[in-house]
Amino acid sequence: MLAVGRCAVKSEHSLYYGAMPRVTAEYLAARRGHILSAAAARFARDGFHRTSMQDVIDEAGLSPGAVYRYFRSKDEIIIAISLEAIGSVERVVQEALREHRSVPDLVVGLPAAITGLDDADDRMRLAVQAWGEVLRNRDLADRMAGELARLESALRDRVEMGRRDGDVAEEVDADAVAHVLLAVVQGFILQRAWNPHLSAEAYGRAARDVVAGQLAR
Amino acid sequence: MLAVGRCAVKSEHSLYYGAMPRVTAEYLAARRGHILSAAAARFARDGFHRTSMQDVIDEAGLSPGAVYRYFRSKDEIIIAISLEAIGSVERVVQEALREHRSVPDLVVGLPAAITGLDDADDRMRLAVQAWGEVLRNRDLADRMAGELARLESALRDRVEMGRRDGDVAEEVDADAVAHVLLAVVQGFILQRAWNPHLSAEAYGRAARDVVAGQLAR
DNA sequence: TAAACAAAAGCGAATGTTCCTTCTTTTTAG
DNA sequence: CTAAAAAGAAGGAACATTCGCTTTTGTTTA
Repeated sequence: MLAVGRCAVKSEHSLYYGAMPRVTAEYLAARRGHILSAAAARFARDGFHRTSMQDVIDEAGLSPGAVYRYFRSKDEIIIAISLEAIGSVERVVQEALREHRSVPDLVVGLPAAITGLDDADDRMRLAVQAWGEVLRNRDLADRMAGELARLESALRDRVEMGRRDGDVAEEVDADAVAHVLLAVVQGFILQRAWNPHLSAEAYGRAARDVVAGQLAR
Repeated sequence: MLAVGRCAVKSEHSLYYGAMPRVTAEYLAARRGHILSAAAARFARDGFHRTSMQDVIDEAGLSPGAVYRYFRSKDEIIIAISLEAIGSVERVVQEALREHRSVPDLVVGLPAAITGLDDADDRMRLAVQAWGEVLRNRDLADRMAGELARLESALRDRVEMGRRDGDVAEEVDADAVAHVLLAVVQGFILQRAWNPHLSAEAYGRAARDVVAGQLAR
C-alpha cells in the first residue's frame, strides 16, 4: 500500500489564481492510486462483492466522504481495478512478443513473466474476478474487448510471421491459433490463482514442448 | 427450466406410516432440481451477487419458505450450481479421454463437445463465475480441488500413455503438460463465455494443429 | 510577516434501501 | 385427521451513498 501523507506533495506554481484546487494534480493522482491499492488488496482477498465499501475505506485509512470524492461509486472502483488487472497481463504478453521471435520461445517465458509482476498473486486473483465481472458489466466488457482485440491481433500477426518464415504450416487458421495461445496464458492465470505453488517455469517449459510438437512425433 | 407441477410426482408405497414425508423422494429431488434450474438461469444472466433470492424465488415460481425448505442459504445454492457447472466440463473431458487415444485427437473435438452440452452458454458463464467463487469459498475450493485432481491425473495418464507409445517425447513433464492441456479447455470456456460466436470447431482444429507441432516445423 | 480569507479536501453520522432469512399461518397429501 | 409442504408477511442486519460540518491548504491582505 502506498503511504501518502496529506502534505506529501506540495503545490507547484499556479497558473489560475481564482479557481485553483488546493492541492496539486500529482497529489490527487497519488491519493486515487492509494485508494485503488487499498481496494485491490481487499478485493483480491475477499472478492468484489464480499468486500464492503467500509472495508475499502478502512483499508485506505480514510472516510466515506474522502473516497467518494475520488470515485463516484463502488462499481467505478471495480471497473478501474478490473481494467488494471487485465491490462497488466496484456502488457506482459505484448512485451514478450517484442522480445521473442518464435512461438515456442514466446510461450516458454510468459508464465514466469506474469508471476514476476508486482503483487502477482493479487493481480491474478483480481483478473479471475474481473473475468466474471466482464460478463455482466457492459461498460467493462466494451473496454476489455478493445484490449483483447489488440492482443489477439498481435498474436495472430506473430503466427502469420511464423508462416512466412516457414516455421508455421500454411493451412493453420492464424486467428484461431491466436485464441489457443491466449488460452494457454489465461489457463495459467486461473490455475495459478487457485494454486500459488504451481510452477511457472515448469508450466512454461510444458507449453513450449506442446507448441513444439513434442506430443505428436 | 424444468416444469414440475406440484402434483407431478405421486407418492409411491410407504414403508413407515407414522413419520413418512408427504411426498416421494423423487418429488423432493425434482423440486430441488427445479429450484437449481431457476437459480442457474438467473445467475447465468446477472451473476451470483447481482441476483437476489427474490429473483430466484420468482424465477422458480415459489415462495421464500418453499425455497428455504430445500436450501439452507443462498451460498448453498451457489455452491451446488458452481459444482455442477465445473463438474459438467469435467465429465466432457473424461468422456473424450475415453474415446480418443492420441492427444491431438483429444483436443480437436473437446470445444465442440462442450458447446454441445445442454444450456452450454449458461453453463460456461456459470463456470467462469464459479472460478472466481472458488477463490474465496473454502468449502467450494476443497470440493473443486478433488475434481481438478482427477482431471489432471487423467490427462497426465494420457500423456504418459503417449510416451509409452512413442508419440510423446521422453523428456516432457507429463504433469505440467496436463496443466497446459487443461488450460486450452479453460481458455476456450472463458473466451466463449465472452463471445458466444467463437467457433468451437475452428478452435478445436487450431488446438489440434498447435499440439501437432504445426507451429514449429 | 502574520493574520484573515476562500475554496478544496476530508470527515462521519445518518439515511434509505436492499436483501437474506425466519416464523407463523395456510394449504395439501396421504 | 395428521404431518409435511408451501406461502408470504415481516424482521433485522448490512450496505452504498449522501450531506452538513470541520479541517486543511494556498492565497490575499493588513
